[in-house]
Amino acid sequence: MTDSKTEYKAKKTADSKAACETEPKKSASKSDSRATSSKTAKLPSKENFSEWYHELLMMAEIVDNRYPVKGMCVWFPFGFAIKKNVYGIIRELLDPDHQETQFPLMIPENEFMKEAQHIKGFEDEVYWVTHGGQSPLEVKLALRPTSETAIYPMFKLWIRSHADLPLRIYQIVNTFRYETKHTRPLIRLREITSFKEAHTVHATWEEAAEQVEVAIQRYSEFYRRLAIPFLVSRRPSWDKFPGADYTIAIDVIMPDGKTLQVGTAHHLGSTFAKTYEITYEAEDGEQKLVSQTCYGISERCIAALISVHGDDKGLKLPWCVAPTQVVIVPILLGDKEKVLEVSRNIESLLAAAHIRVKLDTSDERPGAKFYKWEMLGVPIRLEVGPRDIEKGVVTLVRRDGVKKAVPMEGLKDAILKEADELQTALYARASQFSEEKVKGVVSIEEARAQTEVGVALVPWCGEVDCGHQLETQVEANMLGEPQYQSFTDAACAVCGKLTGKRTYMARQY
RNA sequence: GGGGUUGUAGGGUAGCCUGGUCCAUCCUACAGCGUUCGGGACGCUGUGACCUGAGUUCGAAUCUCAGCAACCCCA
Repeated sequence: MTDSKTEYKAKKTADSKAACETEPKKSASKSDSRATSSKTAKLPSKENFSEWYHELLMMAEIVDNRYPVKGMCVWFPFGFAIKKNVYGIIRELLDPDHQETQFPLMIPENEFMKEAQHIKGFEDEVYWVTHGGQSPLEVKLALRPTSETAIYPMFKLWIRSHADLPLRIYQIVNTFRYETKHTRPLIRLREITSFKEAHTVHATWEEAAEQVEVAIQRYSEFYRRLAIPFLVSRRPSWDKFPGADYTIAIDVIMPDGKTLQVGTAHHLGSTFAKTYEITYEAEDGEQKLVSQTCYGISERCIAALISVHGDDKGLKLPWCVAPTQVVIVPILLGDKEKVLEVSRNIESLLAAAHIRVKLDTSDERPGAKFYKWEMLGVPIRLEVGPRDIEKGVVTLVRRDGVKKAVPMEGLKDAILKEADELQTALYARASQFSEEKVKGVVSIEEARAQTEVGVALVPWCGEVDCGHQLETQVEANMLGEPQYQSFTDAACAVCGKLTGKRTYMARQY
């Protein structure tokens, strides 16, 4: 059963590999038809991040950006499998106290237009459905850019008394935004295919504030499992979610030093409760407005996953989300039947232990298979050849380069141990990079220099005027105040007033 | 929001400036057969493309305009 799948994969891989042959390569390919390895498709170096990223999406079969509508792309089966595993973690983290639901894609204009602040934030990027067949619609329908205005009218119907609270739901759906800037696969899309949005309703503002905290903790755990380091900050007032009291955001530092917002949690206060008249009867019999939160993660988390861990050879997937965790490459020399038999036995053994294993029996030579599976980020590769069998071992190679002979005896446990160490190594490497990219600075000049290469931590008194000044003069965006940290007093980089506050600044995706 | 570059087989390209030599070059990929297989194999035989629309012209991959799409830089 593995065989047919493997063959399919092999085919696909070769195909997309070719799809992404690159500049430097090309010249090599022209030189001589007899040239060998030098002409095979390679990724551009990760140093050239933008190019690397685009090529990798194709070569590692994540998404196909050739779909003929701007800002919309197709998930390859392999990319979809990664996504499924990643979102499985989100579900696992939310399911204990959230209920998964699904709301309609279309929102009637009258509901959508109710909340003024919210509209202001989104009106220029909404797709409108204006016709049914040939007939113009009486009420235009918005394709959700996010679902507050779809969900909250229903909340009004669902919530009657304090006994209905707290209410916590989430959905994983596609959303649409008419982006006018340049779109980027997985990062800036017109169709976000996998927006996980949670919406909660509480009796008090304080309870909602606690929920925002819980959300950030869950997201933190999520990114820890993906071995992705991140920054948590409170967005400045001018950059919060339209209609929110405040916004806490999670950012990841990308290889080029720019940051990617990969999660947000918003305290909505009673803004939407007022607009949509969401009230509950309190214990004392009084009708009160609810307090709400919402928090979301999109497929940008996949962009972060790919970018943070990947290298010049391709993807590097954490064990927990790799569609294939172990690949077995048989070295077909000498007694081929014996090699295959041993390989199949190992495959069964690992599959029985619920390890996602694949035996690659395709026609390619072993070296070609090594490169292929490295591109796809498979955490562990086992090489089984006559020499290994003779010694009662298999050759185990981790995606981070560690290579060793492992006794056949106790193989499963050895693999799980290596998987564990690989996870630790991935996280350590990513953390070191991330920490090196954040630097404390004291002046605008320093901040400008630092944001060229990474994230600057700048003293900021918290005044809006100073904030705008900072963004203008540093020529970078303010991510906001770091959470869970305290600082000694320093002079605000703009007005010079002493302050214990800091803000992250960076160039953002 | 502003500017720039680009669009030729599944992918990458040559040809475009100076229209005809192009039923379009080369590499890769794909299919079949054979020999191979401890880090990207080789031979033979095949398959496959001028983004869309309008215009100029005797003639357009090539020139003009528009659309669609992609990438890069700046705000």
